[in-house]
Amino acid sequence: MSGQGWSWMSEHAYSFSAVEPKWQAYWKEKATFRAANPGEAGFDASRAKYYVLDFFPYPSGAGLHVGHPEGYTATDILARWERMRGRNVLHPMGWDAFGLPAEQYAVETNTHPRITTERNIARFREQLQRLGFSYDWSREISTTDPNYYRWTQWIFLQLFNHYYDAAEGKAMPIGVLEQHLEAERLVVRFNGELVAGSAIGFQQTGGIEPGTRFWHELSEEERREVIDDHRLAYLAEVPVNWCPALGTVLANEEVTSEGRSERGNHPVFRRPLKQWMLRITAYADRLERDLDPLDWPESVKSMQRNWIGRSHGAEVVFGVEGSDETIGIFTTRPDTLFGATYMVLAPEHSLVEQLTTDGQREAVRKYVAEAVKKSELSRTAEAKEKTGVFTGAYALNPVWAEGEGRARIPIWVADYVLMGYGTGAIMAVPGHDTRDLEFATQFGLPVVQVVQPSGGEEWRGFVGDGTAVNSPPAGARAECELNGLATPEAKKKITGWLEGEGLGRGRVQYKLRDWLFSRQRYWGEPFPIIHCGKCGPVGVPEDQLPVQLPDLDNFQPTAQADDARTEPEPPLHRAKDWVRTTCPQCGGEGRRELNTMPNWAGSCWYYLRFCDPTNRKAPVSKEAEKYWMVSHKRDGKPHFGGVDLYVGGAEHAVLHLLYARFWHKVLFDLGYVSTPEPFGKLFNQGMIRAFAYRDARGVPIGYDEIDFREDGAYQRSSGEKLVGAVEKMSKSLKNVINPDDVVKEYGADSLRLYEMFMGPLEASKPWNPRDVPGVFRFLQRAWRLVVDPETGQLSVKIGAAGATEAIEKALHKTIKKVTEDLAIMQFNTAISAMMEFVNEATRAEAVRRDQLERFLLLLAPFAPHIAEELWQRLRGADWTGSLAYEAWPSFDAALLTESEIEMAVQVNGKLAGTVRVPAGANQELCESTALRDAKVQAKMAGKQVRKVIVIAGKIVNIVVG
RNA sequence: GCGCGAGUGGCGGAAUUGGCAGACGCGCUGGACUUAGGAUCCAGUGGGGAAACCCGUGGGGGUUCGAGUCCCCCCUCGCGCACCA
Repeated sequence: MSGQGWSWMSEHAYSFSAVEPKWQAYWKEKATFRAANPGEAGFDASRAKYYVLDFFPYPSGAGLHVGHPEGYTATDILARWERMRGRNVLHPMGWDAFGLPAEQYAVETNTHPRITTERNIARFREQLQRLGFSYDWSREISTTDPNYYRWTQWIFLQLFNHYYDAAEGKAMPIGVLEQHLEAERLVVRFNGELVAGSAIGFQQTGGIEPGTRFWHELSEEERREVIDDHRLAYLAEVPVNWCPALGTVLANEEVTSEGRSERGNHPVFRRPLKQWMLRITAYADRLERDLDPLDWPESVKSMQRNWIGRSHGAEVVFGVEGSDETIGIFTTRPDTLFGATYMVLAPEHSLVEQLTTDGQREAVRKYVAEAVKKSELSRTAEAKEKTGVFTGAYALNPVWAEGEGRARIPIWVADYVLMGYGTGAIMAVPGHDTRDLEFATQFGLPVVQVVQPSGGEEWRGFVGDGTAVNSPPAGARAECELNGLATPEAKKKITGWLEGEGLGRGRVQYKLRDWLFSRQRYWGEPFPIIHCGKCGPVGVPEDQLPVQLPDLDNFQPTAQADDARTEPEPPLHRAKDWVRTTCPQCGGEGRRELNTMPNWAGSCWYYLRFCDPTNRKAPVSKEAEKYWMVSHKRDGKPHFGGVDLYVGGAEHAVLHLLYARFWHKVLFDLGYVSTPEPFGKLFNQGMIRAFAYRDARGVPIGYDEIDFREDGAYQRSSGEKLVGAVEKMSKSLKNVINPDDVVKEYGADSLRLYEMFMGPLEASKPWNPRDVPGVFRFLQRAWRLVVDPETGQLSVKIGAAGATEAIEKALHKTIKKVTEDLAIMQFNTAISAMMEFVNEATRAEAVRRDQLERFLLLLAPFAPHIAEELWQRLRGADWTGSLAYEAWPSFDAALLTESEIEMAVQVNGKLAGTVRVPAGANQELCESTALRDAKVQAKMAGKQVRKVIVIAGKIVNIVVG
């Protein structure tokens, strides 16, 4: 079946294949959806703005998937609707086109990724345009365009040139930090941390904390290191999954549980490598706090909170027996300090080597070597059994009085303690921590009780709040007593005591780690960084941006022997002439950074670029940013974030949205953007799934090999009955629906309508090909309402003699419903309301032209092509152009009130019948009318009325007995 | 294990602050128009029953005149996190 092929059909019937290309060409030619910027011709500053944005796609080789148009249709409907309501609408589209698939394809076929990327973009653009989305295509951007990524690099330089000032609570120029250090308002602690100079030397112990260094004591190089270590973009040695055979670093997900690469099954080594990091942890607090006012799905907010993982506790310093060393630990339960019976260091902890006694050295060395080799994934995935080894050393718990034997606890090494969280060391309280208890049980370590559960539960393994006991036990001497205190009070008391003694401090700890920002890849943004032997990493001057990605003819990573010690050589090392350059600072020899940025980089700020996509002087002009990004809620109050509505799948709930928020906050601190948040309202569309059919062996069978009969699906070749189940669409399950096919068979308007009609936008729902004709038929009926399919003239019903009041009433009801549903994004029920109207109008003998006109305006955002066509035909000589900016119809509430209403009558809570009463009927009238009803009387026959509940206009319930 | 969300006809899904469960669409049944129909139009369609009626929103309890909706317990499915001290 195809739109053109119905020979039986009248030539004047609804033909999407004629209508849709016509209007797409019209919109393009007239630039109907071009949005003017402030200062441009045609810009109307008196209109409020509406910025509605889709998660821009990665243009894959496979083309559009039916999942894409789901969100895109929703945003398009709203964009069209808001235009009709008089707002200036910013509705752009672009491409997140750097990334691995294009590069892998390049490696396999030796095609330049730029070529494949351009090809894929062209295909995507064509497919999207065929769906009639009202994007302002003049704003199209691609993250791979040097005119775009020059500003991605520019933002990176801002990160490089700023630090997070803890006192100010915001990013400040790195020069300010230098001034603070010079003036010794800040000094460097032994661990590199910066603290206020005034705090040093005033501690009750007198004297300066050992290891404290002042700016004037530092060499040139040391000073540079201190500065570099505090930039928002900095280089650090971090453990990565290094696969020498593939010549690249792998993400955790790309490593198997056996510690081998998923692709090729090569060995992967955990090793420290110098990588670019972004200091997102400095913003952890603000990223968490600012979630509250956002109009986002709670699930996404909670996932982000979870990811940031803020927890309150204390840092406590333990001594080491027979040594000057101390071990700092982080705990959320300082109230259980008396229950610490041993201590655990992460295998990577810097003190492991030093503390281990000769007798234990061999065992520890072996254990650490094993643990370090394992990937993080395999270390956490095999959580079944705890492993560890004793170092031979003992720690001293600071809460006990001097000479108290219980202060001495053994120090173990175990990989259940992670180096990446807290200090990489813990005090183990097996009495009240599940993991510690498991470990203690396994290795026969003592377990003591220090918390009494309030509900009389078993204390062993109790991790909740209770009352402190044995803290210290009777007869023992301790520096601080907690017995009898409720857990929160005990925490407070011990933390205060630790602070007073200089043995610890209250601390907020985050699970969030700094963002690993380097990739050993080709197809990404080059870093605007030059490495100089003398000056270290130096930023490329702004006027030399963009640092263009050099062309290569070989994208293959350099494969090495399976040797962990080989240095990675990203593909860019082959661009020898590009790599060698001069240091912008000293003019000496410099080498360009060989890594590229991860593909999250470009998507971190594209929403800003859409506001001003061709600006050559700045990522976005102040004016454009202020107009498009400063939002107001419906009640007029300023919105916390700029984009009015951001729609996409839930798969980016954490990373993309967190990274973009982070960049936005930095730009906010620097004064480049006006709002603290980028996206005021976020909406996640649900996943569209589809039936997948399998034969008896479980082999997936494609739709084109299936014979769909009344009683089920059968394989055509074998006649075997197949089992179907709704599953995620995937190539391997052979259940992928191609939107092109749907468009070919039913048209873009039907595809749009069907995707919106399937169910709530946020719900995951199955695609059912049999349901598509339903919405198609609706459009056909709408067509026949306007056009006589026999003659091609306007329907004879239009303007015919006959009453049209009922239609008018139905129309107002429809306007109300559609308007209200659009406001809350309930597209499915809005469509069913329009279907009801069309059904009623189809049945009517006469309908007025203005009534159909108003209906078409309602339909236009959903099915814009057919609406434009019918609008043109209906207006005839009055037609002046597209309906895209016609005013949205209004409804008269007075018309909606019925003069008489039907009310349900219940007897003992069960429906007994219905009665009709005048609209404003009072309780008495409702009651008497109900009691008089014959059916109702029959129900209550012979029984006494005990009580009558009347909700005027809704229901009467008669209680009898 | 922890967190979040969801269970309503043969199917997708509707149901204001608790107030006529099943809107709308698919499918199905019957009819009309037709050389024809996988088109269109009309009527019907939660289950049981000839009917009167009875039963029905995952299961069990509760609150209420009245519960898909509120409370408690349980089951199933989906998603996220998962040794974070």
